[in-house]
Amino acid sequence: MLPPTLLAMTIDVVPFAICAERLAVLLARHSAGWRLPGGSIGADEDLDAAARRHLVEQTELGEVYLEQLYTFGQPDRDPGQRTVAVAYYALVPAGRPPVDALPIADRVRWASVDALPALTLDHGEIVALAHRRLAAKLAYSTIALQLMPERFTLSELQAVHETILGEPLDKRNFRKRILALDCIEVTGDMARRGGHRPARLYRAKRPGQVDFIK
Amino acid sequence: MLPPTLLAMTIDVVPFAICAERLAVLLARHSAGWRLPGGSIGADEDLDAAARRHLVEQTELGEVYLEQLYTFGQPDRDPGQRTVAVAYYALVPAGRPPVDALPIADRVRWASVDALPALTLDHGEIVALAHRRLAAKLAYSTIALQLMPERFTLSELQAVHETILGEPLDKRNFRKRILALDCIEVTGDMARRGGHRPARLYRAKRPGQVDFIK
DNA sequence: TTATGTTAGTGTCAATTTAACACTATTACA
DNA sequence: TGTAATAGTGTTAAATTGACACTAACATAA
Repeated sequence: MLPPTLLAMTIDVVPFAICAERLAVLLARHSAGWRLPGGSIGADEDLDAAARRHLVEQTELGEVYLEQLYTFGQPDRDPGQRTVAVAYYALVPAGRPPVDALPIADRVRWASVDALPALTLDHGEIVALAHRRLAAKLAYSTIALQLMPERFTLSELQAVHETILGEPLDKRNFRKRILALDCIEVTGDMARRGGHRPARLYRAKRPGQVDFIK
Repeated sequence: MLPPTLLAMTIDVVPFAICAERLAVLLARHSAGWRLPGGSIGADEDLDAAARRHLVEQTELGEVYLEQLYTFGQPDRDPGQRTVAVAYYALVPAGRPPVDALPIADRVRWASVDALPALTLDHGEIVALAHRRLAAKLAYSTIALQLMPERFTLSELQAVHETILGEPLDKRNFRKRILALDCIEVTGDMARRGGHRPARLYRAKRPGQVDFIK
């Protein structure tokens, strides 16, 4: 058997969050345009660790849900050097210190997935695949909780689902389903926002953990 | 941004087939033990193409369903050189020329997934993950057809499902479900094997294509 | 203080889907 | 001609899903 080939490898991360009722991706400035956060893999570094490191270094987003998505290796995906990219996606809870407030604010930017600027290489396809995967997982896991702040209302959780799926959901059926999953619990406090009836605040029963359904 | 790291990369393929009513993996001989088929990636070769090439070269299995599984990159997964492995799994239809008859017969061997010999590196975990993925896909795709010969009976298809899932299925419910999927059609011919009523032979309506359900 | 606007919260019923279940049909072979 | 073995077939109850509309609670403004 031949020795393994040495290939240029990178990590690319699709950091998702809900911004202004839209599914948004955090992009990093790149020469004239935009790219996904990411970069090289340390000689002795785990792939997951590299993804997390780049996220922290470039976006200051630590402690987020991270999952390997797919490995992109078409020889011509990078017109310069042939590069294999291991793609991840991350879910950033709402309510984290907004990027605008950070010193890196001029290097990154949240962009809605349905109004992305042109991205370098195949990063647009990577975002599209990540979006499909995320949408599919809503049906059989509690993954959406990873996009929520520590305490949230059921209406907010429903809005997140609707935003990702791109379609409205029935309020009563949604609540029935979520509560039956036994993945969230009431905090006892209420959210008083706006001139209307306050909503119960819930929290995840097992924060950070994604449960599979059925 | 730092330049991408050069890393040793390999492809590993889990070639699944049903052998003697068991889910089996085709292993390649490796020094004293066994490993998954696979190897290096050509400098200008697509990852999928590399997986297919290694499969053909080492096992003479061409024209099989192939799907990327996961990329394994723990720094210590190979005690020698640090190596990143892009894992694939392949589904080999029953009824292909049996490996035993090939000139490579002394270099490879089918082993049942529930009686695997010790495999090199983390190849055991790769097989386990591939098995879980395959089992999960039975629920929402027509992927099992990729393990069937060109013509097959419903009982044979059910046996394949049962073998992968490791649990018995109800005959009438199974047949109802499969036929409702509209993914197979009768050939008109009958399978006459053994001293009992012959079974209708079916074929895939869209061979090579995996449809998703619901 | 009262009316209005806005979102929160709740239950039923029909339709569909799922899961359990047993017998007859057809062949080879003894 | 009987026996062994697998093929093939429907019904029913239970569970799940999906559609659907009103009252509750608050802020604000008149």
